[in-house]
Amino acid sequence: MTQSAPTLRLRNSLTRGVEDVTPLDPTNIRLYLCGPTVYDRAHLGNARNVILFDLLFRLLRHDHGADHVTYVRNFTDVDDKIIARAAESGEDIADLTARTTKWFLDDMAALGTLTPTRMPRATDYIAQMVEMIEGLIASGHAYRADGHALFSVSSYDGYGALSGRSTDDMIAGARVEVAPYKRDPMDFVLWKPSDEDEPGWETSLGYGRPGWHIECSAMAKALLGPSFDIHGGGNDLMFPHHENERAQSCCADPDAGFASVWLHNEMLLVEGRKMSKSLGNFFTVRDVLDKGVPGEVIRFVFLSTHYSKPMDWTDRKAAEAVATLRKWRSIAADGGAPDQAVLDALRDDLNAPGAIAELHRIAKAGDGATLKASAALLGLLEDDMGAWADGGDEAVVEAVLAARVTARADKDWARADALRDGLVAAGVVVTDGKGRGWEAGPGFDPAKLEGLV
RNA sequence: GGCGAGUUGGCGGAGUGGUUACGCAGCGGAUUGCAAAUCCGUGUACAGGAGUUCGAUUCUCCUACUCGCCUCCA
Repeated sequence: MTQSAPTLRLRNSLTRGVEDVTPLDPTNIRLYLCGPTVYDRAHLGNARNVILFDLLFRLLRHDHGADHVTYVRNFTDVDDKIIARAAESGEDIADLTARTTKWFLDDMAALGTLTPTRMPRATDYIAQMVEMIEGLIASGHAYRADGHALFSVSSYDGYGALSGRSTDDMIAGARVEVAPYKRDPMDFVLWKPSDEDEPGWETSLGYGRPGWHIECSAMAKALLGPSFDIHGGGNDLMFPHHENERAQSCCADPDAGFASVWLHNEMLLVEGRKMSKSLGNFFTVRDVLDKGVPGEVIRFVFLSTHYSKPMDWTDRKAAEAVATLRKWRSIAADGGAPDQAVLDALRDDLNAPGAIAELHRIAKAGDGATLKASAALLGLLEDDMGAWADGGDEAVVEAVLAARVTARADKDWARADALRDGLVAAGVVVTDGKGRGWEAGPGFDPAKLEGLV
């Protein structure tokens, strides 16, 4: 569709540098994002790479055409954490994963993320996993021991290249799981036996279930092929998850190379610490939404820090985002085209903060059409995301405004000032001469206007 | 201990070998009945040290500090 699509540059974890991305197939650019293990609500940090990949997806669709990008984001619905959670609550595993999958989709939709092209569930790809494991065993990259199938790390010279560590270093750390059946302490599980009361599949490998990592290798291969363009996730997945995925896939298809670019985002912080379940300092996306922070505001805050840097979530940032988005929404108009500088910023390693700076420039110039079309690349100012910015209860506000106009015309300054103070107290920002003449500001509460007129 | 990322003005946060980031807040002005909103103007900040260079916040090295991974984690 495009004669010469613009060049995208990305930071590739594999080479540790920002480089031009050359699509393997310009008519079908393929992305894979490690999706959630479904056993609970997604916490706010989980949203960061979803929003990052949504931005990437939007940009690629713009530059190459919507039909020329395939974006896969999986659900891992078989995992020991799921088994443990179900055992705690007594809930059926299928019900648990279905419920939390729905939660994830709802929460990510609230953040204005596009639906990926494909959203495979791991349990639908057991056969592909088994096939891959059998192949690895046949080629000597994996072995069976004590009912398990294990990947042999020493069989792959490239092991450690992604995360930048040698197996010697890792063993020196002495934090690897030791198991008597492992030939090498670093070897990891591809398949493990299940008890009667654990989920399992009867396969050529015996009754059991997959280990972590193999599901992504199998689903990526099934849906994108043995090689594809961009693979990503949080940088805490780089080791061991992505290192192991890469080892499996590269050994299963030695000539393919798996992912060309590895895109990792930095962590979300809370009070300077990584937000994580093990630290117990996390709150969910739903918590924030329920607190009254619109999804669009969350998205704006996330995009205002480059993905390669840690980001602190603060109420102050959210408040600033609210003000900016309200202002932008008041001037946004249809019929524009994306601004070149915004596109340039995004193509340069997804520099969303730089793009936002350009949006400020466009807004200041009063070009509402260009603003809206450009913001759409970042998933901002979309029509279906803006309900939060509507004032609501307009009649009450309009009545007070009208009364104030009358009072001012009568030069009844005392009454005019009283009405003005009432508006301010109710969080109404009077914008004489602009738009409808007022906006909902911080703490907007029309109930406080009762009795003023 | 190993590996990696980072340290920019009051706050947030880009970027660059020599010229303005940008936003918020602040300050000055215009406007206003007084305000608000709006508009105009305003801030030489780049952790410390050494080096390369005509010139470094921007490249190299060292130091300090912060954070992450090495164990489930996005």
